[in-house]
Amino acid sequence: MVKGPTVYDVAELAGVSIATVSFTFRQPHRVRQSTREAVLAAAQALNYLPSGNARGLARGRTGALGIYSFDFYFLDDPASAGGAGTRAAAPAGSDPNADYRVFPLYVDEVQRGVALECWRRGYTLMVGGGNRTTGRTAIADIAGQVDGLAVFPRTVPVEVLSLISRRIPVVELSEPSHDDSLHHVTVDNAAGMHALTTHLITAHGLRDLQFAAPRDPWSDFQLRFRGFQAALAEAGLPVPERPVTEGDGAPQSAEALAAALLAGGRLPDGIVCAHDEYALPLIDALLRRGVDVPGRVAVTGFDGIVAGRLQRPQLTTVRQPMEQMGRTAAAILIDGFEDRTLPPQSRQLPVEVVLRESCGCPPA
Amino acid sequence: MVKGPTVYDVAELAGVSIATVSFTFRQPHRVRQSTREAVLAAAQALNYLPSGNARGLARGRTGALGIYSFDFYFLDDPASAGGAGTRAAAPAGSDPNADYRVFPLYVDEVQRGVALECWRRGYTLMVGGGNRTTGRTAIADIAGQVDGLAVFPRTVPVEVLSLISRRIPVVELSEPSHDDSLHHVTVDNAAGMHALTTHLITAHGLRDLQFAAPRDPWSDFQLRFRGFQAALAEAGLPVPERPVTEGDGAPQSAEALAAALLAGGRLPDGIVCAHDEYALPLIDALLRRGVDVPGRVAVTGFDGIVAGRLQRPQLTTVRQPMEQMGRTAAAILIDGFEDRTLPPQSRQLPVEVVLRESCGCPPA
DNA sequence: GGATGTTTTCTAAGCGCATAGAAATCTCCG
DNA sequence: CGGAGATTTCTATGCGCTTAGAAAACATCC
Repeated sequence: MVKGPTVYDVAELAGVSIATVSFTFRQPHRVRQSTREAVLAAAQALNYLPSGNARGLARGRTGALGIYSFDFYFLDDPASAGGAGTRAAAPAGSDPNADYRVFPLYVDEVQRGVALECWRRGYTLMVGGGNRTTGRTAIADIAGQVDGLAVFPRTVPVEVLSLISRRIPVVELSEPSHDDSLHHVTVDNAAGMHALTTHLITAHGLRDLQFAAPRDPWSDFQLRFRGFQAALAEAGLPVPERPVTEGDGAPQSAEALAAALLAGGRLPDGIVCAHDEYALPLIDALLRRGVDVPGRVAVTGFDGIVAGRLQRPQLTTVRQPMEQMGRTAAAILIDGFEDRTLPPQSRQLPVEVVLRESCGCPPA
Repeated sequence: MVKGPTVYDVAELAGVSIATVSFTFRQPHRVRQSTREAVLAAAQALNYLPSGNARGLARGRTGALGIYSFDFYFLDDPASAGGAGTRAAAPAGSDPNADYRVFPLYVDEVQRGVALECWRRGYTLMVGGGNRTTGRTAIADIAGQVDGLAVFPRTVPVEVLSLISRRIPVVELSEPSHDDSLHHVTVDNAAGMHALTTHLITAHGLRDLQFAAPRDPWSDFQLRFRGFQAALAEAGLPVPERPVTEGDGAPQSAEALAAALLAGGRLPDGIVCAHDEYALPLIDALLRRGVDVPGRVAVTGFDGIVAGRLQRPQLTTVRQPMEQMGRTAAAILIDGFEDRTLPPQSRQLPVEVVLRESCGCPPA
């Protein structure tokens, strides 16, 4: 566990040069059978393990892709940090689905897609994320060790990304192309939300709809809002000028929104949420206040995360092809790395409306 | 995207030596403010991005942990491979929960724990898995690039692991210690299965129980079987000598098992499965044949994967603290790397019986 | 001003492997 | 047996960065 043997050691023991040792592993056909065996025997005897870093440095490639995620600070639970302790049992009466509210989320499923494609093509995947605690932005560390990088939007400043993209291909996940040097994989946010909204209007006869979203003007959310507006306009219904928000619009603020809507006596027929992570706690909050969902008010989401199926009522949503997005991203990166002349790709994938209970449809 | 600038370029532009450039990034306090700014400006101007490989090589550490998973061959779906295509819509009438049968599974949740702990401690995570298609065993590639390695049992020959463990700490997940040089993180398989079996006997009055497991004598499964046997023995009930199996015991063979049990007219009161992944398709198979679960026969699992909650009836199981296992593994690796004198750790975590519908308990 | 102590910067030597291109060895035939 | 050609092995260098230890620059004080 200290400092392993190197090619030099193996070469010496086998009585050959280091080049021959290297060839034995990289281009076996160029080495005579007998010497190959000798080298392998020596390697075996010494417990030789090649250094990936040295190889990567010498060859100019690493065989790994990277993915950079959000800062998980909101998931950090010092109590369950690795080490001796065991996580304390959940407090009695706590939501038994609580676990699934934090995993797997949207990013996890996309990441899985990337992992699968990496696996198919013989690459490994390096995972990292922002960390406001340690203060380190691992992005550069990762970028320096991979042949391609997938990033979720708004996790890394654009300048940094375009800097990195001069060295290795970079694909941005779920953000429309900014006409820059990055690759993009997106979904049809507007069309999906349009279809969902139209369903609420035509199938359930809802007239008074509101769109709930974080204040944060994430462009994906904006596009969804546009789709929402368009559907209302087409149906000749009044079109809200902006989403309703309370607090910062983070999932935790769904509670505040529910309270505000009830207090203001302006509860609509339906609340179309910018994403599932907001819809789920909102439903909780409404139910807790005695508001029937979907009886009194329908609530819908966007993304199609697992927790939406565990919710009661089950969440009506628009499902993104998350795994496929990840696979596509990885494929673009690998192709882009292997053929440096490829221009920036921008691929948009279709979404699918998933009708479940929370809009008034029958259970699945 | 071709070949980026190096420390040499930055040094030249800033009018200093490469050492100063390096210091500017690694030990800023050792560089005069003015020169530091000059270097940073030069780096900025050149779009300098440090090479992780070179750094890893020079420093003898990479700041990354690795995790090696199973071969995902059974998940490979050429149709959805990255690239132009989009996955075809699921065939009509297919199980709407099918997606959740493959993700997230046990390994995914453990891996997430590792990722979280890595994130906490400022490490990145490198993910890889066997791949019988490309034939490459990526294990050595990964091992050469990380400071510590977590592996799932039976994914890598023990010799290889102990070889690797001479260089970097290695922790084996969910396998009892073999008294070797590896670290281990396990759970109390026997106790968990014992508790579950006892529940079936005392709470539901079941007398005729069978244990269904893959033929593959994975030691975790064996320990669970022992717990099962012990519980029966203590209750004075007949103790099966071996698990029942049909085919190879893979999840797909649950169908065959159901058929065989029915054909043989030897359907027990309860079928205790070695893990959830087997219990779920078994329940499907039984229901499809008109057997009431849990009315006619109770079925239980082990692991506590997400799909068990989506199953109808919901699956009674023994939940492993998967995230915690991952965090613990990562913590061991990091500690072990930072202090090479630490002896092999072996940590066992408790499990929890989760009573749901498939054993006859009321829904959650 | 010069001696002494501190900072700051530089020189030089790796880290472990890959791979051109040269050198050595082997094969095959006339 | 000699030599052309093919095969195998070696020499030499570079990949980009870190970091001792030396050198230089600066600060302080008598």
